[in-house]
Amino acid sequence: MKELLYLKDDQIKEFIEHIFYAYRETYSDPKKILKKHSFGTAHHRAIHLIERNNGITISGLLKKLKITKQSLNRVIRDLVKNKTIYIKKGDIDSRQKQVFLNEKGKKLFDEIFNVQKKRIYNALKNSDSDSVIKFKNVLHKIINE
Amino acid sequence: MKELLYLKDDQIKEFIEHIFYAYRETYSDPKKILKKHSFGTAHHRAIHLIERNNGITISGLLKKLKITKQSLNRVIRDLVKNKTIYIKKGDIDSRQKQVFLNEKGKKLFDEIFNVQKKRIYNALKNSDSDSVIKFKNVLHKIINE
DNA sequence: AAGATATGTCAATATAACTGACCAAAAAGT
DNA sequence: ACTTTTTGGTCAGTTATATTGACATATCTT
Repeated sequence: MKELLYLKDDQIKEFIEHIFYAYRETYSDPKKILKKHSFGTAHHRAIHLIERNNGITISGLLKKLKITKQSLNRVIRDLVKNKTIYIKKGDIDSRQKQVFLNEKGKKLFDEIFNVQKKRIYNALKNSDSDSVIKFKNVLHKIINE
Repeated sequence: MKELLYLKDDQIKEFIEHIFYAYRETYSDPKKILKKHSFGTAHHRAIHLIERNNGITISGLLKKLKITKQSLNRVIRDLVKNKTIYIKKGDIDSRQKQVFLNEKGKKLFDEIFNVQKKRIYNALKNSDSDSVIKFKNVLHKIINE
């Protein structure tokens, strides 16, 4: 592996460490809010994806979350019981289930998002648009191998 | 909260989602290697920090990992038993323990790191140094609230 | 009608964390 | 010297999130 001058092992190690910190901090901010509803980070991730992909199917969630259907099912059951989300039979394929936030879920999402938003916003508010774009691009490349 | 033109809610939601994916992918790469030694991600994080901070104390690890001493202790015990790390009484304060990788641990770290490095390297190899610096800075700001 | 797909469910297990209580050794403060 | 604080370890029980494996049902595709 060829070494770029500006990309030493130490730098890469730091990135690996800081990606962990960024994830941990970003997702621990809303834990108090979630606890009020007896939800955890697993529920949070599902709520986030459902908000971002209204009407997403179970298999759609499974692909994004990369967990087993048994794990997802626990979360979905909790969220339905709590009336945070509701489920509709698929329009085209009635085997499928489409998942939506209802009013309670939308409110909870907003509450969660506002706490997380603060961290991201404060990090980026003094950055120029170029930094934001470049951060976004690098993050995207890390995800897509 | 004032909206910057280039920082809409959708963009922030995407960052929150992608930070999760970046963490998940970066830390799932070495899971097969870890499993060969019956270690998990908790052990990995400890090994990573010990490599980056040779001779770090238990309380030093606790601060960085933000877990309880009971949780850390399980990990440390496993790693010592496996001869991946060793522990020395603190030079100045003999209540403290200083943690080091031994040869086996160094080899394991290298093996883990090489897998993780590929992902980060591939993400950054076609980026200019400015992108790398800006990515680093934004990541840093996210961590420091 | 047969096979594939989408989803659900039962049961057992693993991993990584938690709370709370208590203990000992060593250092620091008086 | 005595007391308090700090550092670390440990016992016990619990919770959250995930896993594997097996099996069931409804619906779509061929």
